[in-house]
Amino acid sequence: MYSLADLNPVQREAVEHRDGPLLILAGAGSGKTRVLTYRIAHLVARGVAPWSILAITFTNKAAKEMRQRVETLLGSAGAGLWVSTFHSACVRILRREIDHLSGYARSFVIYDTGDQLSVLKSCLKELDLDEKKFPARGISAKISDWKNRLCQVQDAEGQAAEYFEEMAAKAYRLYQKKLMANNALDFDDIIMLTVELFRQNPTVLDYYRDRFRYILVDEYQDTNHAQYTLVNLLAARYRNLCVVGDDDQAVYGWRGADVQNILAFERDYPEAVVLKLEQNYRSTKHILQAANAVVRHNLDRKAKSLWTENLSGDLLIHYAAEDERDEARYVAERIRRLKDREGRPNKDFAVLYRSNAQSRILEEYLLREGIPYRVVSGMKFYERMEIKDILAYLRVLHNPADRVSFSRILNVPKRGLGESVLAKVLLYAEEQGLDMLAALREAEYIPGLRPQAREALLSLSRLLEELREQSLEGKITDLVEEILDKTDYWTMLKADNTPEAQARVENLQEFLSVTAEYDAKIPEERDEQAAEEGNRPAAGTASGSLAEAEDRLGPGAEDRPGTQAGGTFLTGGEDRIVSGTGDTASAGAEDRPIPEAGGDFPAEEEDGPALVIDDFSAGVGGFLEQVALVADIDQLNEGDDGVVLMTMHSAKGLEFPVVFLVGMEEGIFPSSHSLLAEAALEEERRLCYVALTRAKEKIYLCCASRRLLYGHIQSNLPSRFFSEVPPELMLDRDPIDPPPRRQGRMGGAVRGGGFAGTSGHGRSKNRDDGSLASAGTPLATGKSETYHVGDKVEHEKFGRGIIVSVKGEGASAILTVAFSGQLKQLISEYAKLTRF
DNA sequence: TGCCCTAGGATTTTT
DNA sequence: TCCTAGGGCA
Repeated sequence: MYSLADLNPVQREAVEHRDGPLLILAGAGSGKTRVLTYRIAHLVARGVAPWSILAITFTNKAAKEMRQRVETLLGSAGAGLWVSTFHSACVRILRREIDHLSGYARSFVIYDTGDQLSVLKSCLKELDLDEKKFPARGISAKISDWKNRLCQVQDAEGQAAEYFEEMAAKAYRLYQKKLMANNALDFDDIIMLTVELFRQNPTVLDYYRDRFRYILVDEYQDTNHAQYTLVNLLAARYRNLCVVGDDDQAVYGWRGADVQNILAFERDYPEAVVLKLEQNYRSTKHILQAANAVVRHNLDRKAKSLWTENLSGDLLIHYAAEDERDEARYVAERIRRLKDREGRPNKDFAVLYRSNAQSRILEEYLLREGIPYRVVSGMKFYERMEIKDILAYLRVLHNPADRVSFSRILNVPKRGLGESVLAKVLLYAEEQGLDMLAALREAEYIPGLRPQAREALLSLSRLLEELREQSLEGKITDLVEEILDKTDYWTMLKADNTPEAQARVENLQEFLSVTAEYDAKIPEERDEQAAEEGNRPAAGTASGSLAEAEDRLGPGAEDRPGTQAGGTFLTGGEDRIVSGTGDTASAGAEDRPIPEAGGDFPAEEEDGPALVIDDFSAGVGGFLEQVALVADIDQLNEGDDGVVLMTMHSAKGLEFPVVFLVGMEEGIFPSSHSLLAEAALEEERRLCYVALTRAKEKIYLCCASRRLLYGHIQSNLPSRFFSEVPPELMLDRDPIDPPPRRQGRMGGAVRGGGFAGTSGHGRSKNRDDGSLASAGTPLATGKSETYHVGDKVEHEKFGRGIIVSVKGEGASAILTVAFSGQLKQLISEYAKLTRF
C-alpha cells in the first residue's frame, strides 16, 4: 500500500493529477521515481485499468526498479501494466505486427553496435569507399543520426548536402538492404520502424492509442526525435502524457537526444500542467549550492534551483595533484582514511571520471591499498569474443539469413575455412537466393572449392542441422552445451593454456548460468501467459492460488515476474490483494480500452482485456531478444562491497555518500572535443552537475597538472568548472588531515590563483600564480611563437582550433590541437598557426 | 590460410 | 599505453 502522506506537496500534486498532459521537472535527488511509481499506483487505485498504462524508461535497470516498486505498492492489482524500455516495447509491437512490415520475418534478430559495424564495413568495401576518408564509425554515426531523426534512405539522399553525406547516404541505402537481407534490425531501426508502422497503418496506431490511455515517460530530456515522435503519436488522442525529466541532466546530446523535447513540452501541449520538483533529499546544502552554481553558467536551460532541508555538511574538497599517479594515490589514501575514521564500507565511495581510460591507474592504487573495488566499464559481458561467438551460433540457428553471424562462426573454431571460402559461400547463397544453412547443405554445388573445404563445409552443415533440430525444442542450456562440445569450442579453449583462455572458459560458464536462469523461467512464464490470455479479469486458476499470490508479494518475490524477453510486464497472480482496489480489475473490464469495433485483434478482445502484446517467444528467439535488449547483467548489485569506479555518464541516476571526481582538467573534463562548441561545453557542464549531485555527504574534486594519457605526458589547466564553484564552498585541504606542514605540494594554488575562466582561458592570470606555473602550465618558447594550452589558433587546412596540450618546448614543441571534430598533433615550428 | 608485426587511433554509450 | 585492423610473409 502507499500513502500520499509520504509525499511533499508538489510530489503529491504530480501523483494526484489525473487527466491531461503533465510535465514534471525533477531535479537531481528530488524523488522522481517515487513520484512515478506512486502516480501509477494512484491511477490504478482510482480505477484506471493497469493495462491501459504504459510507463517507459531508458534502461532496463530503471524499468526493473520501477516495476518492483509498483509491485510493492499494488501487488497483483498492477497486473498487465507495461513498464518497459523504449526498445523492448517497440520490439514487442514490431513482432506482434510483423505482417505489416514488409521485408522482415518474425524471427528477426537485433544487431548490436559491433554487428552494425561489420555490416557497414562490408558496404563500404562494396562501394569502394576509402576507409580513411569514410571511416565506418563516422558513417555509422551519421546513419544513426538520420534514423534518430526519422530520415529514411530517400530522405537522407535528398538532404545530403556535401560529398561526405552523399557517400554516407549511399552507404545507408546499401546498409539497410543488407540488414533486411539478414532479417536484422539495428537499435535505431527498432524505434524508427515502429513509428513508420504507426504512420502507415492507422488502424494499428488506433489500437495502441486506445490501449495506452496513460503514458509516462521517464528521463524525457534524453529522448531523441524518433522516440519523441513515437510517444506523441501514441498520446495524441487522450493526451494523458506525463513526462518526467531534468534539462540540466541532459548529457546524451551526442547520441541524438534532444533537450528541446522537454523544453518545448508546453508548446506541444499548451494545456499542460507543469510541476517542478526542486526539493532534494539526497545531498547536503553545500553540495547542492555548488552544483546549482555550476549549472547556472549554462544559458540554455529552464530556471530552477534545488534546495534541501538536509544539513549544510562538509565543504567540497579540492586536491591539486602533481600527476595522475599522485591523484590516484590521494584517492586511495583518502578512502582508506575515511574508512578508518568513520567506519564506512567500501560501497560508500565512488570515483567518477570522464573517460574509461582513466580507470587503470586508480585500480592500481586501490589494489595497492588493498581496497576492494568494482569497475563499471565499457566492456559489456555480451561483447566478449567468446560470448559473441556462441551467440552467433544461436543466431544462425534461429535466423539462418544472418550472414554476419554466419561469417563469424564459419571458421571458429578453426576449420580451415577462410576468407575466400566465405566469399564463395556468400556469393552462392546470394545467387541462389538461399539462406546460409541451405547454402551449406548445397556445398557440393558451390563452384571453385577445394575438396577439403567442401568436406569441411558439409560437415559443418551436418552439425548445424543437428543443432537446429535441437534448437526447436528443449532448453537453451543444453543447446549451448551441445554447441560448445560439438564444435570443439571447449577443446580449443582448453588447448590454449593462457590466462585469457581461462577467463573465456569462466565467461562461458557464466553465460551458461544465464541460460540456465532463462530456462528455469520458461514454465512459469508460460503459465502466466496462459493466465493472462485466458482468464483476466475473471479470477483465474492457471497460476493463481492465494498462497502463491501472497508469495509473490513476499520479500523474496522481487525477481520473479516478468523478466523474460526484455522483462516488459508486471505480471502477477490472479488474486487481488490490495485493499480498496479489489474491484479495480472489474472496473477496468468495463473501462477497457479496446474499441468494440474496428479492432484488428479480435482474439484478445474476446476473452478479456488485451493484456499482453503476446508474442511470448520462448526458446532461442526469446533468449536472443533478451540478450540483445537487456545488455548488461546487472553490473552493480547492491550486495557486494567495493568502491565503485565508473564514468560520470554511467553514474547518472545513482548516489553515493562519498564521491571523488578525478581528472578535472581542461581537455579532460571538459573534454577536448567540447572546447570549441558552446553547446558541447554546456553539455559537459551538465555532466558536471550530474556528477556533483551524485554525492550525498562528501565530495572531492581532483585535478593533476601533468598527466600521462595515451602514453604521452600532457599538461592541462585546472577545469573551468572549479572556478564556477563559489570559493567559499571549497577547501584546499581536507579538514581530516593534520594541520599543514607549512608548505604543502602545490596545494591550494588553484584556489587563489584563478582558473581558466568561463570567458576564455585565463592563461596570463594563471601564470602569475607561482605554484601553478611551476606545476607546468606548458610553455613552448620558440623563437617566433610560444603556444600555451588554451590558445585559440587557426590553421589554413583544419580551420579553427584550440590547443589542448603542449609537449616539449621551443620550436620543436609538439602541439595537440583540437579542431572541430578532430585532434591533430603539430610541431610548433611548422604548424603555421595564427591566433584568432 | 594463418600468424606476426607494425602503424594508427583512442570520449561519453541507457538500447 | 594499449588495442585492433590490416599488410606481409611462411
